Amino acid sequence: MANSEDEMEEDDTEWKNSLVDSVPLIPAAAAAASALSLNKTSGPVHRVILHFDLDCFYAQVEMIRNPALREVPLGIQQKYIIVTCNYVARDQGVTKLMSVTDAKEKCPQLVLVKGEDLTHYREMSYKMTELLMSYCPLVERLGFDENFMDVTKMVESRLAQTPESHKLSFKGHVYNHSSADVEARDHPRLALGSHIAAELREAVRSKLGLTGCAGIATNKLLAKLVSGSFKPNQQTTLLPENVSDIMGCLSSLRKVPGVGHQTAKRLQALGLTSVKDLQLFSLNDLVREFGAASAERLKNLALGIDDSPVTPTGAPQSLSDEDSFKKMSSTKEVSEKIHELLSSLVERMHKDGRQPQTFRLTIRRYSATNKWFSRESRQCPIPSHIGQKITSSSSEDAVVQLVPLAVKLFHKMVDSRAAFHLTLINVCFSNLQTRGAAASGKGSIASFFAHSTSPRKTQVHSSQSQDASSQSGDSLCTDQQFSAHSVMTQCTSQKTVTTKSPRGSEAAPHWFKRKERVVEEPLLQRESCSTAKSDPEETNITGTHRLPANVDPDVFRFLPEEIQKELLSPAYRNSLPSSSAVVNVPNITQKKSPQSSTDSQNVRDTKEALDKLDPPNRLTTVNQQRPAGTSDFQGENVMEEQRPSLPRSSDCEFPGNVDPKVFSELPPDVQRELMSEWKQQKPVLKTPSSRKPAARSLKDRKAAGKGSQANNLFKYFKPS
DNA sequence: AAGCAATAG
DNA sequence: GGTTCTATTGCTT
Repeated sequence: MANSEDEMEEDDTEWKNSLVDSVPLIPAAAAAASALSLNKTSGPVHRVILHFDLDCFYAQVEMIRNPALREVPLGIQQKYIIVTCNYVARDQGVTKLMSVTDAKEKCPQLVLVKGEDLTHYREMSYKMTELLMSYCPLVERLGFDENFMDVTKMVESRLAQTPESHKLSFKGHVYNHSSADVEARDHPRLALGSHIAAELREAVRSKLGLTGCAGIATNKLLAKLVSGSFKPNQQTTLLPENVSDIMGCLSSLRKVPGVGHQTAKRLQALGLTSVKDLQLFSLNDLVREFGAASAERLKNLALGIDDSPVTPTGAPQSLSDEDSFKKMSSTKEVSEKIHELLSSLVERMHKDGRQPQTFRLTIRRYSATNKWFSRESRQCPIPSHIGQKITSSSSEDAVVQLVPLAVKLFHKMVDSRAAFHLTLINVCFSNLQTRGAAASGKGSIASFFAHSTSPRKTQVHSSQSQDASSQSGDSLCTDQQFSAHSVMTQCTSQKTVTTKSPRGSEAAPHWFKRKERVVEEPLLQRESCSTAKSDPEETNITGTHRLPANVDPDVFRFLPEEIQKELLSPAYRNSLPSSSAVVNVPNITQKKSPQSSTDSQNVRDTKEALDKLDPPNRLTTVNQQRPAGTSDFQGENVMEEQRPSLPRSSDCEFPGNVDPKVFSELPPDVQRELMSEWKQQKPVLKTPSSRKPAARSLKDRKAAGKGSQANNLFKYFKPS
């Protein structure tokens, strides 16, 4: 797109003027429309949205860690609950969220792996997101195992390249069709979307060893709903003419994503139970109950209309750790537990690299009257001298200082002179700032880098096209309302640096190291995104040593050895293939092999332990174990074969306009800070705390990525 | 900015 | 339903 400037505001007016009547005069919508939907001849066009949903995610991760588990019924246990299980176990009647006791009854041979520690799941989850992002930056996470992706641009670009009379087809299932009978020519974009989905699923399988489902549709709601049509490990596409079918098939309003328990109850109070009920219900009455915004959203959802954009998630905005238990009633226990939780949280925070500005303690208390009283929390700012310790070196120091802080918060909620009964404690860091932010406040570090630069960075906003479909009078089958949200995003291959970040705390380092040079699937390319190829540096990189994703090797060379080391350390490399980051040397604490003949004993042990529950379960059924020789996916192996060299699609690179020499002369401290900052650049913003008060519509705030107030150091590196 | 409710996996 | 262990967003103060 032509607009590659930092200031988008002015441009908006122009966009507006160029719009057709049927498109709402929302700047973002305008951008969206002109970005891709203005097919001079055919007018606006639908978005193509993918939804990915990994099959029994935790179980898959454990099976990768220990392939022997693939053949046995496997359940992932958190406390006394089976949170998920593999398909072998499902065949025997085990279901999600079944109690361990029930599960064992159904399936006595069930092998259990403790899953309270989410570390491995979280890591794999981010690898998945990163991998998707390497093809197209518009990826939004939903929990650990689901991702939305807006592939409209990719589709448009493929469409432009496909010869007039090319034989189109759908990959996978097509909802309510026999697939063969569908005329792909009628829905070329969705058809192409189904091919992209298939390719991405294959990439995920080959590179990460994970299988899952995908849904292909014109908005997030529909993509999510349709993705579960054929399970596991299959995909299905929803055509616009079948929208009312899929909505109508939902067994209750509760099944509509976005309608939770409370909303369902309120709807039921209005006499609404089915999706159809809501579709036909008076909007005015709905507004009376829910207010205009929610009412409209609800009604639209019932109709299969969802104009919400795929908002790139970026790095998490908070990190928390929690533990639940049957009973805790002494201050001593509480403070010990807080210490324990903080130790691991601080560790995670340290790896993240950002500095938390606020701390929150939350508890859940047991009460006779209320059975489970919901959570209560207290939060406070984190004195910066403590925050620094987290980021810098001394984790234990930080913990020691944070514990009293947490205990103080605890006493704000609980009068320890009286009896109390807690069932959960959670510790949370939020308001995460990049270190660059702090520095920028202080003094101008910026001047060190005033290094004029070639136009290394380009910014393109590929607005997300909202459902620019509309018209087609059938309200049930098409998304007709929309308001677009322009998201700044670049989909340009080369050194693309997004200089805006809403506030300092955007993407984290290892969470997203985009540019994981993805081995280009021949087909699945940044085709859509790429313009310029042949990045000399790419070849360099491979030869060099594997560097963290967005570290430019040229710059890397100039760094002090100490910093280089840090960058190569597992914390930074995280998801990168590396020899040092020997991803799991499995912590073998294993008692015996899962399928050994003593299994039944193990099972009995488990039962006994669960009966008591409170004492830490000793029986640990199986603790992950991966025989040293067993290599499967994951880590090196998988990644090793990865991306020799190729275009980086959405990569936020190490700033190209930083002079490496200047950089190398900075104090190590400052270098670190900058590296941390750079590692954290996010492709698009999500503008969290930087919301403009009121005025803007809900949705606009989200995506409208004018991160003009970015307080990260990037702004100091703009080409002059 | 704080605290909580709702939603989600 | 909640149970687990997270995480996000929006409402209210």
